[in-house]
Amino acid sequence: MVDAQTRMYALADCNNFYASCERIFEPHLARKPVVVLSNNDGCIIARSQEAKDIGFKMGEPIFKCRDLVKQNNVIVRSSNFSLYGDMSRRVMQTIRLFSPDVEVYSIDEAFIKLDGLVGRDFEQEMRRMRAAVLQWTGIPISIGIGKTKTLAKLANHYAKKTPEMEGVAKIPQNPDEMLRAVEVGDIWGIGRQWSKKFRNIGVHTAFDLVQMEPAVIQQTFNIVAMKTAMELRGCTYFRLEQSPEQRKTLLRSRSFAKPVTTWQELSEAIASHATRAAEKLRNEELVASVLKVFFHTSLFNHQKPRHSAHATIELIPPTNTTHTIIKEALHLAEPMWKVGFEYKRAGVYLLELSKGQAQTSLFDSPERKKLDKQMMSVLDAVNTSMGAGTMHFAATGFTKVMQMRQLQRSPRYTTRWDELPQVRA
DNA sequence: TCTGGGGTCCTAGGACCC
DNA sequence: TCTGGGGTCCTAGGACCC
Repeated sequence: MVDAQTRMYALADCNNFYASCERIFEPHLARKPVVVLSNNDGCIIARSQEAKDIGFKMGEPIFKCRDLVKQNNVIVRSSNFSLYGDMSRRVMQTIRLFSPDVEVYSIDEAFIKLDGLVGRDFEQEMRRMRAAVLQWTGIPISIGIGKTKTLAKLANHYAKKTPEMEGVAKIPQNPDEMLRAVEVGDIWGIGRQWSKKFRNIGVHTAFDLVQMEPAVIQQTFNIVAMKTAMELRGCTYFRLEQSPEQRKTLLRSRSFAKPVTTWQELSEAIASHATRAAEKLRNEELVASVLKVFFHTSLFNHQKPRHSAHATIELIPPTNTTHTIIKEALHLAEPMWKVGFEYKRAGVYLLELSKGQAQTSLFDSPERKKLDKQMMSVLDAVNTSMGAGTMHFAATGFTKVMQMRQLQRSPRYTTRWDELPQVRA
């Protein structure tokens, strides 16, 4: 039995994950600056260490750094989530060989409870795990070890910043020195706004935060900030979540590659998002009770006329049927659409999700429901076996409005037979 | 010219009720 | 002039995460 005194968490985090994935099948990218772009090749969402050192910032629009790219021969890639998702799965599989208690926290991070390793040298075990992940997947990772998730995160940050740690750091018996080395804004749970506020009241490092009275933190910020500070003191507030809670909302949206000015294009985009959202619902065996539709013009261009529209409707009975959601979404959107605007983004948001069977309403005939269900099964089966979008509703259209601009995507090496890496003799 | 796409939780304040 | 008080529910907005 492991008591609270001896409990330990590790956080394993892939280094520059997307950039590292790009390098696996293209070793010549090693030691070169690499940046990966968001959908539509809009802004930078990942950078290799070399690109960070040059000064590329997270979230920066790529058109603003064309000069920097040219001057430094930076490799620019569109995002390739098929590849990243598959590499992530391989990394997580490897991690699970070292401990059964793993919470996959994001595509490139996992918390690990080290209960099973009590009595052994945690650091040594984690170094073994790190070596295995690197050897079997090609992805370099960093690992932090501490009594709470927040401390494990902090140790991980320290390991990344401090090359002498060689990728693994553990919170020492007396953590003061390490806490002083981490800025308040680099603590997990303390973002831009709060770190500004903390600095204004003289709190600059994790060490300073630990000195603060918890009640004062809660009063000045909120209960989450207080819990974060308590976790830094070694008190557990955030537990390992191995079986994720059922999701509460589901959003499908995207920016347009080119501005949209016609109802035809806008309606096709909304129908496509509705389709993707409904598929995801069925995939997770959920139904939605509330549907929200939105679209708006550019948030950045203040010269052109601006318009932001959104509307919500209750779905009675709750549903995950594609054509019902398309119909309701278009019904909501059409009266809001206005001629003369250049729309940049649209989306479909589903809320109040619940498990399983939709309730039957008074006006809902059982035959109709059965038919819908059968139709969705056929649709999903066809699209699963023959490729997404093989069979779709006419409302989603045949124009190219939903096509992403992805000029520099690498091949999907591990998930498409026709894109397998080739070895030439 | 060109600025991602998802999620969660908390709080304040208004509506409404008795 | 003075204009109750307390409770719940809901929503929008703001903070955070990746």
